[in-house]
Amino acid sequence: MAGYVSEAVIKRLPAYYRHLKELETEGVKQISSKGLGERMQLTASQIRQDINCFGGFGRQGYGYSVAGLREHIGRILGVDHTHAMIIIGGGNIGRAVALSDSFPANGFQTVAIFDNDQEKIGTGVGQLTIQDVSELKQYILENTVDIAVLAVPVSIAQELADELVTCGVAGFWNFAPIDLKLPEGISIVNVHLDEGLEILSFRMMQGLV
Amino acid sequence: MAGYVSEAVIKRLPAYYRHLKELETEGVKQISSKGLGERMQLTASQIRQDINCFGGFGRQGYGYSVAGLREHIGRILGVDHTHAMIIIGGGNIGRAVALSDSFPANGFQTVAIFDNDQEKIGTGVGQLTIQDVSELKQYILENTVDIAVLAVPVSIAQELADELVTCGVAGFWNFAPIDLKLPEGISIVNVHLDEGLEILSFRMMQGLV
DNA sequence: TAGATTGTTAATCGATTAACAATC
DNA sequence: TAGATTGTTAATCGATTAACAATC
Repeated sequence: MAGYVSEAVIKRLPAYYRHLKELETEGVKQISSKGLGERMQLTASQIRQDINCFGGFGRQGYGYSVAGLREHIGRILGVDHTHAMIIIGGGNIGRAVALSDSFPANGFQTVAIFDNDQEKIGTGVGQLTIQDVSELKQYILENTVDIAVLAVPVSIAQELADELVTCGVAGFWNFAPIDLKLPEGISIVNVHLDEGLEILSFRMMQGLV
Repeated sequence: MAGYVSEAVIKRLPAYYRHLKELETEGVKQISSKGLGERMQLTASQIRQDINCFGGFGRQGYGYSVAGLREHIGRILGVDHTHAMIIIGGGNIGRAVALSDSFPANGFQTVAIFDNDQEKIGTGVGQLTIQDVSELKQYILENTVDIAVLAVPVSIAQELADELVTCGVAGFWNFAPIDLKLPEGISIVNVHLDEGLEILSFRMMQGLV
């Protein structure tokens, strides 16, 4: 149904999904592109264009079914099923991801966490126990792993990612400040928290001028 | 020196800064827009356009001084001075931010952390002790606070941000999955980790089609 | 000088917005 | 039916890329 979808549209999809979920819990059954646009600070035109990348789901003179559209976008995003995540790195970030309950609430379930630090291996993180990274390959062979969360130092991120790719991992959520080079067909989302702070700093400077 | 700078350019600035730092540690003294473009996967033309938003810093026939350009972009980003951050929320995210050493390494220093949970108040997070959120206003009056890190539930994020704005906080790093409405002149960067995971899920689905 | 590379203007490309016939 | 609102095409806007004179 969906042909080429631009990056700009993709980046807006999660916001659509979130607002539709909110509307649903507010008990709103139907919404027009105009109404949704006012809520999301987008033009009605843009909303219709975006939604129509995936086929017509509205009704003329009526608008969109909130529940129907939410479910539809959920399927497009792939959040209608669960994803098994393994975390590499038992530091602050790795632990925070493992302990958060907002990711499992959205279907992203952490199933294992690894580190190479003997001090950390064997210690508990929520329901999980940190495993030795030497057991990583074996684990992937024996279990379903959809996404690898890279919460490791820059120095080893690329090598580790390459190794995980050879083991068949096709999705990476990367917290290391590096642009990973991965083969065609491998999906990656970079978090780059540091860059967000720098952009914030820049905006604050601009405000002062 | 800088007039209007587009969002597209702003979002690339931290990557420029990072690559220039890397080049500097590699001992590279000079680089052309072509060379930097190959490294960053951008066109030479785009790099020259971007840099020239802030005034000419290159030399014809030579290129750019790595150290000079890094310093220049650092000043533009405002990372040539330190920023005092307070964290609201002593949960997983708040603690991870407080404990990370990569933020202070870039000049973003956490100076206090607050929570409203009596269980958490008084407990230590690295060098800091979690304070009662009721002391928040007083703290801001008596100390310099550049950035507030919102690591709180969605339900209280907007109200809290409004309050912080009245106390004079002008920069927000928001981890709550909500589009905060803040007055003109207040800078905000949203992290929205959940959305990143959803985009990753989407990309992985696309790959399978 | 000749070669390299910038800064900047022009051309292209893509994304957003506007307009409107179709229709619920 | 009349009003509302979609899906879609056309117009506009902005960002990226190409081209090239200036010059180190």
